[in-house]
Amino acid sequence: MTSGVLRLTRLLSDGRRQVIAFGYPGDIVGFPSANIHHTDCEALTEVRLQPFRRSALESGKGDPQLHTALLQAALREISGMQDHFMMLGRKSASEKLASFLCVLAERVGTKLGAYVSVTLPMSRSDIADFLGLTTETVSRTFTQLRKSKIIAIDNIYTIVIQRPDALLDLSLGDCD
Amino acid sequence: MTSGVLRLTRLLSDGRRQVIAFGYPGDIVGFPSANIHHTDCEALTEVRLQPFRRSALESGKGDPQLHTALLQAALREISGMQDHFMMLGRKSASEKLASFLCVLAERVGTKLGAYVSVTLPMSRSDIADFLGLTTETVSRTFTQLRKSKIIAIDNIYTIVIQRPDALLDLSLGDCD
DNA sequence: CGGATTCTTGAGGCTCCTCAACGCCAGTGG
DNA sequence: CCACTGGCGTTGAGGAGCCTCAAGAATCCG
Repeated sequence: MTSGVLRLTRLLSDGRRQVIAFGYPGDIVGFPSANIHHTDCEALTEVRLQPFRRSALESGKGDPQLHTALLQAALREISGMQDHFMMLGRKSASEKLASFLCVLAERVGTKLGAYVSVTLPMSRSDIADFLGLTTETVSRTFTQLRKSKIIAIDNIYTIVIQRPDALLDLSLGDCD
Repeated sequence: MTSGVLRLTRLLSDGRRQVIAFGYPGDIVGFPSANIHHTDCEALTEVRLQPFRRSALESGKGDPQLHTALLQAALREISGMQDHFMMLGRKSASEKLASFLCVLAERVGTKLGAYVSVTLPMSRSDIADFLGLTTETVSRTFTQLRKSKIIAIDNIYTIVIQRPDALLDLSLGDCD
C-alpha cells in the first residue's frame, strides 16, 4: 500500500475480535494461504493500494524481482508478528500500550524536539483488540501514562511522547 | 525439517519467555529477517533438518520452484500465526489449551476408534509459555478437562482425546 | 441544540498469577 | 535394597490485574 492506514481483524463466532495488525504505507497485506483469507481488512483512512496478481505468487513465472520482494515482505511480517506474540502472551497492560506506542512512534512518529508526536487513526477499541485488552483498560492505561508524565494526550487521536526513553524501558519490561 | 520436534522461543530481558511455535516435520523454520534472528530454536527430540542456502532467499537467482515453495511456506506460517494471535489475545485458559490440543491432534494425532491420541514432547512450562499462561494454570486446566471427561491423561506426555467434538467446540468458544 | 457515539472513570467480581507445599519419578550413592 | 536428592507436575490458598457493568464526560454530526 502507498498511503493511508488499514486494520486487519479476525473474529470468533461469539463476536470476540482480534486485530491482527494495522497496515501502514510500505506494508504488503492480503497474503493468501491455500487461497482462503480468514482475515477481514478495513480502511481507517483513505487508502491507496498497489494491487498484485495472485498468479504472481503461486507460480514461479512472475517477475523474479517482485517475487523476491514479496518474500522479503513476508519475512519482515513474520518477524513483526513474533514481537506481537511476546506482547500478547507475556506483557502487562502498560507494557503492551507502551510497546504499541513505541512501534508507532518509530514508524510514523514526527519529532518535536525531544518529544515525539504520534497520530492514532484507530479507535480505543481497535487498540484494545490489537493488544488483547478491553477499551476500559486501554483508556485507564493511557490516563496512567499521562499522569506519570510519560505521554501527553493532545487530543484523542494525537499522543505526544514526552519521555521516549521511559516509554521504551516500560515497553521492554526493564523497569517496574 | 523432516523428523522430530523443535521449539522456537523469544526472551524478554527479565526472563519472561514466549514460545513462538513448535516445529513439526514439514515445517520450514529459521526465516531470517534483515539477516538477524531474534528467535532461539531448540530441539525437543532428535531432529532431522533439510538445510537451505540463505542466498536462495535473498536473490532471485535460486531455483524458482524452491523460491515459490518457500513463499508458500511463509504464507502458511503467517496464517497459522494469525490463529495464534486470536488465541493469545482473546481466549480463556481452557479455550487456549483446547485449541492447542486440537491443532496437535490434527497434525500429529493418532486415531484410536472415536478417540485421538496425542503425544506431547514438550514440558508443561513449554506449553504454558506457548499459550501465555503459567505451568500451574496449564496443569489445573488439564485436570479440569480430564474431570469433565473430554480428555484422559494416559501419562504425562500422552493425552487421549475422548470427545474430539467437545474439545473443538471449547477451542472455538462456541460453548461455556 | 439534541442525539448518538466514543471515551473516561468508578465499583465490584472473576480469572489467572504468585507463593508454597506435596507427590511422583529417576538417578545416585551408601 | 533403601535413603537421599533434584527436577517436574499437581494441588491449594490467597492476592493482583484485568474484566464487567454502569454511569458520567467529551466529541461528533445532523
